[in-house]
Amino acid sequence: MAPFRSVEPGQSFPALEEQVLERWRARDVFGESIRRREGAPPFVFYEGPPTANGRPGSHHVLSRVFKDVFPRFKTMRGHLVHRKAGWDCHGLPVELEIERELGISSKEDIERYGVAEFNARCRESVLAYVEEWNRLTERIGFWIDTDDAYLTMDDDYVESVWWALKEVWKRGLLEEGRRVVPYCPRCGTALSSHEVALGYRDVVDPSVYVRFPVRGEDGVSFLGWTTTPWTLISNAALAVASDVTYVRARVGDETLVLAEALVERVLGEGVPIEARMPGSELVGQAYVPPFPYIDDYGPRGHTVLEGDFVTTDEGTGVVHTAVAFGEDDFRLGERYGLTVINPVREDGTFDERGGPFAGRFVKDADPDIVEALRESGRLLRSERFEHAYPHCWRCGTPLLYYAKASWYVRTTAIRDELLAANEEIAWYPAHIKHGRFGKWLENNVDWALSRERYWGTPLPVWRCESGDHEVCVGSVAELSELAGTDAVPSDLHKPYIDDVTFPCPDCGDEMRRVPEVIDAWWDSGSMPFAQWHAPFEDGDTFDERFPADYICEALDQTRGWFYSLLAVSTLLYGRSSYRTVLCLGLILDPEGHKMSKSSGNVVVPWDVIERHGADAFRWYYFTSKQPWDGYRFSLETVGESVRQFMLTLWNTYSFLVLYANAGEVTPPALNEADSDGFTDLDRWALSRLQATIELVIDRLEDYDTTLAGRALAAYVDELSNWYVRRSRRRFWDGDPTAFSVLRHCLVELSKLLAPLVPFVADEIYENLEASEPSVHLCDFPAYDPTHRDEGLEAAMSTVREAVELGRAARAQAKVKVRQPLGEAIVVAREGEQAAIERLAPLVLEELNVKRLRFVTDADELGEWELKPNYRALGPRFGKRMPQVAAAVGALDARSAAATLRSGGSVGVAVDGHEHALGADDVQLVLRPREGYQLERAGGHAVALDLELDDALRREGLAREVVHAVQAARKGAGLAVEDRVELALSGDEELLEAVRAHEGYVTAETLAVELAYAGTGPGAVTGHSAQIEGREIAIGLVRTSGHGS
RNA sequence: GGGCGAUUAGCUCAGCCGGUUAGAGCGCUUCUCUGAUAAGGAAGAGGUCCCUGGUUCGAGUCCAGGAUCGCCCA
Repeated sequence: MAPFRSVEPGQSFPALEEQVLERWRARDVFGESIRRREGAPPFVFYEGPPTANGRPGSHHVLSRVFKDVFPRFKTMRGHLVHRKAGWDCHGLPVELEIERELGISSKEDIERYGVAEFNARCRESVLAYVEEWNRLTERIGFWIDTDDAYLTMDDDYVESVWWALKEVWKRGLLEEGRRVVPYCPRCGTALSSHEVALGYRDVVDPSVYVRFPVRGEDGVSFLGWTTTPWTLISNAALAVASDVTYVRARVGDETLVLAEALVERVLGEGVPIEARMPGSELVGQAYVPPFPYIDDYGPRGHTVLEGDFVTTDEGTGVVHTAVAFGEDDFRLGERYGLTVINPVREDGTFDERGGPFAGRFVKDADPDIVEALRESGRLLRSERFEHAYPHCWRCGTPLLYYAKASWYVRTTAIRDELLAANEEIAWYPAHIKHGRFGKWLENNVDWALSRERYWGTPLPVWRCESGDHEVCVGSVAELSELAGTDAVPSDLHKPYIDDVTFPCPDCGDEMRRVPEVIDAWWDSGSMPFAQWHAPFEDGDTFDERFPADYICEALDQTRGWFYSLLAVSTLLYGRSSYRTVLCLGLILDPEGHKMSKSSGNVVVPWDVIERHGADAFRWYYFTSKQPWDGYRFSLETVGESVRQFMLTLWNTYSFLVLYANAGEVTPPALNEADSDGFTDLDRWALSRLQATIELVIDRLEDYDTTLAGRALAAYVDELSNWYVRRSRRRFWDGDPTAFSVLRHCLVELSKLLAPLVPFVADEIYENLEASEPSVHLCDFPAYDPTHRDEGLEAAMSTVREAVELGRAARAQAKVKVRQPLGEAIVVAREGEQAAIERLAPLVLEELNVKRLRFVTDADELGEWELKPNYRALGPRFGKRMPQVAAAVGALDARSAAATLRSGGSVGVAVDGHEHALGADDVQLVLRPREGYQLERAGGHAVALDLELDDALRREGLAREVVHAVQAARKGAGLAVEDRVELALSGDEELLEAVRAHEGYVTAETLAVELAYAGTGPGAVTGHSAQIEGREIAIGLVRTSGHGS
């Protein structure tokens, strides 16, 4: 009976993976992998929730496979790794999708449509693609519990978020404030700074230089500059820097006041300067604003003020200030008591205070405003200015900066704690910690928390009508207490929650909830506790699983989830909620551009999976490069990883199964195998396995799949192209030890590979071992130094080098490997010679030579040259290196080489002092003599004796015949184990060669009979071949019996 | 304008603490091996290691300045 299920050499990996998935389902392998670790030390993973209102793309596959690989590894290493899925449900993107579906585009439309119905549609849509996400998640082998996913829109989740907000509120860190915020006039809501960060685009705006005539001084104007002409309607003051030097510059018949440093850039060269003065002297002067529509800014309105933000980097050094539309402007206004007047409506159009521009969208009004300035003579110059300007990250509308009332979490109050918490986080790559993320934390601004929208966690703040009292509600129970149990709706979202009112405990007036919902980033940042509905239930679970040992998302989450997680947990617990974070790069197309739907360059993950399979997809992401550098990605690049790695692995495995089945060899477990029967090659394969285990564990513990994967690929290559290649004879002969070793190596390899390529690893394990229901229930291999033999590894490496040189020499001489040669002459040091002698049979077979002859003195092949070993001598001699190099070059190479080879040292004179150099201080390089067929690498060389006698020639011909017969067997479609009757006829010299090596020929070709009679009757096939111009005819008949 | 990262063969990427002759894979040309392989092997073509300075006996590697690309911030 065949010991193993037979293996298809041309197996389709995608099809195989489907079968493996089926097996995992049937055996509930994922569930079992967790159950088996009950009570084991936990390794905590947090899932950053995606939003499932769109189809998953290749970049999602990237983060999901990296989320998968380390939990799998840690599970096999003995940890309990719970993996709870989650979905981010709230937020503007969801609302926008519904607006699109409904064909509406404003808040009024939504109100008209009905908030209850609108939110109901959001609730549905947010899970519209969950099914596809789950299907993809399973298909790529991302093990995560999707059945028990947390949803940020669940009432339990919302309640936990409320609890967190109340904690913050109790500390006085949640408050309403009026600040200038980035505001999207289309979406009708303010954006947080991390949302703003998502939407910068290069745009061309007008750049205008405007005269602000000084009151009471004809012909003299302050020269201001702005790229937002529409804010000139609201000009309230000018700001200057008190310590900057300003000038009165004469231009034509007028005088302009601006910073001296900018005169040349703005007005050109050679402009006459009438006077110089510090900015402080300008403060207090009154001027005429560009437009007359608004003039009640208070006593300091339309005068020059001192502003610490004024620089001479750009513009004129005289800064136009519109109190409502810029952060600096607003602060200046607060300082000098300017009235805040905002003539722009929430939809971005001027109200009636905008004069002739009333009703127009501010950005659209820019050209006409510039024109009006030109007509009134206020415009000095108008240019176009290209710069990055923030746009709404979802709808693309240019953002406006408004002074607005908005709710803030005062994260600036805990900046130092944030920085301290960051110190405890291990970042991959490391530079993010003090670079991108650390700098972001240092420049922390308060978190603009509220959104004047509909679909989100309602901000749980109730206020009485006077606005004098407010209460933040931290739980459903608290709300019931305040408003009565019946009053609490079954759905905590708008609009229902807004119906909940209660009398103010302080003044008795009715309290109503403020209208806002909160930033969805706060939701996701709350997942460490909210996913368990902590602290209301499952507080123990939370305690056990906080903080996370590992999280992983793409780089764009630096200011997203990475920040919101850190901020929320630092506010609540004073520490980070994650210990290690892996930060992935972006997916680019082959040209290095970001993949996006609009560019049409996206690679759909399903295409990759159908063509190459999930393992190949994973392998590509894990090993092709450091994952944070970004990927230049295409279907083809994944295909390469299949060819190079997956196929080599599969072929090695299929080789084992093929010959084990053919020979009906059931390989004994390694520890039951006869270890005395191990060959050096066996010991080498086992030693290299241990080396690989050691390295892979080290790398994966350091979150490095790249080097772990590359080490595994190197081992697979060694196993296939050296161990198996050099051991084929033993497999054909059914040597159980060889089978045992190879099986052991493949089984251990399957465990090492399991976290990375879980499908193929499981398939190999299932067929070769199967003592567990899945490889994923095994322990990760432990490093076992008793199977390590580093001396043997070094020797083998020397041997492989010698073989390479010999092969190169053959190729140079154009002598086929099939033709045996008498002798290979090897130049080697003593240690190398010992290594090669120990493993001589490998070299003899691989090079197809009869003998090895070693020469240490290379005289007959070439001559030695001595070169200094800079690495060794550099630190010793420093500046004197050139002299040392010269002295080494001047040595008599031959005698020095002999001395060094025998362990002695040679002396060189430098600066009149004698210095002894040992063997490690110089390199011996062989310079080949003309006319020898010699390949060398450093001090190593192999030459071949090309002389052929009749015996060698006959043997070469016999091998040619075998080769021809094998081709004929293959051509006839025979299985490798089929026995044949063989008939040969043709050229007499060929037949002579066969007769001389009859045993060899019949053994190689599995011929039970050999006749020299041509193609007899009943021959399965008749082939003929040409060997060195001679004809041979080959007849084959498959015999019944063995192998059928 | 500031921060972070990148720049090495036609393509995708290695290159540790600085060591003198910069590598691999893919692709290309030629040859070869095969009783597992879609594979393997050999040779060849293909490089101003982005540029300019500096430090050093010695720089792809370290430092400074610049260029280009990407991301982020303003």
